[in-house]
Amino acid sequence: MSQQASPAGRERRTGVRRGEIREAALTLFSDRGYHGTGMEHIAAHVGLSPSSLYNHWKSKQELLQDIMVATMDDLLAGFDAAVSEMDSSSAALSAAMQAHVRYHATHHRDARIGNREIPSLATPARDRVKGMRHAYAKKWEAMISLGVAQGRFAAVSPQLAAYALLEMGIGVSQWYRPSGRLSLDLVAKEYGEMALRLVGSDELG
Amino acid sequence: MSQQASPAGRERRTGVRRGEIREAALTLFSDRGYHGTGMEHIAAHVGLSPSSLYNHWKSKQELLQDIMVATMDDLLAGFDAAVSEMDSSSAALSAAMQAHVRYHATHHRDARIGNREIPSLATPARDRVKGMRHAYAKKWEAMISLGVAQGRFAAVSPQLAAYALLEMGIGVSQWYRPSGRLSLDLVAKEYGEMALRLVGSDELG
DNA sequence: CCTACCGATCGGTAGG
DNA sequence: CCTACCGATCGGTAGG
Repeated sequence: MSQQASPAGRERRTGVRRGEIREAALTLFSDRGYHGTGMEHIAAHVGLSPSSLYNHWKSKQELLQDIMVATMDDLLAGFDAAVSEMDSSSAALSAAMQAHVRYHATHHRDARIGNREIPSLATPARDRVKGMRHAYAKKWEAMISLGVAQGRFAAVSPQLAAYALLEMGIGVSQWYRPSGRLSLDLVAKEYGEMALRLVGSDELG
Repeated sequence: MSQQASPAGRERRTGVRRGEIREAALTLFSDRGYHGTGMEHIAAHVGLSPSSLYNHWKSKQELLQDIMVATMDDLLAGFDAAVSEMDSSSAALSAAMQAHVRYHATHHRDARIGNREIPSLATPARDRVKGMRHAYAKKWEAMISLGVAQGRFAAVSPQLAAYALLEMGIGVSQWYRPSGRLSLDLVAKEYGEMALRLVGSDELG
């Protein structure tokens, strides 16, 4: 039994280390930028020598790609989960905005990296992430277009409204902190209402 | 006469070079980030050797500070110019939004740098720029608070509305290009209307 | 997981 | 404005 548990234990420890390194990269890339962060900084953050990082991650670039792809995966999945089973355009838009804001409030490091480091990605990962961002924006645009087509929204340009809503939610990652004066519930609710007003929804809140 | 014109001519040439170097830094810092840009890149962009840059700028950091302070100066002055002589909260908000959007559409390099490179600033410049950004946000918040106090806006939280409006306008710098499908006039007008709807203004457009 | 080390590149200076 | 060069730091590898 202990012979079988040993490799599993070693693998689990390696997985933990891999996660710890990723966590440190998340904090440091967010604070100092990808090019402003050295593998030495990350190593010091987790108490390893720089060269040991390469036992867990292939390169600094791989860390960045893992972070940025996972961020877009989460946002895309979060959108689909939020709007499913919503039976009106207003309910869907409000739910999507609240999910968008909640993600950016609770993952501000991921979001900062995602929004700043696209040029730091090597190809083909850069094109992949740009494609995912485009797909995310298109989901919003289609949702708003539907509301306009149904006569529920007054928005003149679904594309500009989508850009505006996405960007204002992203901004939450720059100032929201759990220790702050405003609760996440309140911020999400308020942004949901601002979103409905921005598109001229006939159903507010 | 030529003896007097000579130093003036030399000074003017130096001023031109200084501007050319700043222009190259604007493009490169925006595209690759401050830490991702080397003095060699900037030098190659203007056809000089890296060491020659130091005849025109004290350091790479001085270039960054000049760009970021000038950006905030322009935004603060643009706000004051836009809202002066506006006789209603709605007119003021619309004018401020249009000025904000126009700046971000026409100065996308400056805006990208301004929004990404705050951690790259050395103290005390970082605190100075952060102070200017705070002052800019406070101007918006005060403007919205006034509209709420007058019963012209429905906004529940002037602070959140200000953050949301600032951020959605900043986003324009990430996609707007003069060669694109949408004219600047149309984009500015549309964002002005979205701003009025977002705060629940009783006077739209 | 470490020590030792690689070549490349960094921002900036000396000196002319 | 250039050549030549500084010490520091970079991401990553060899070898154990």
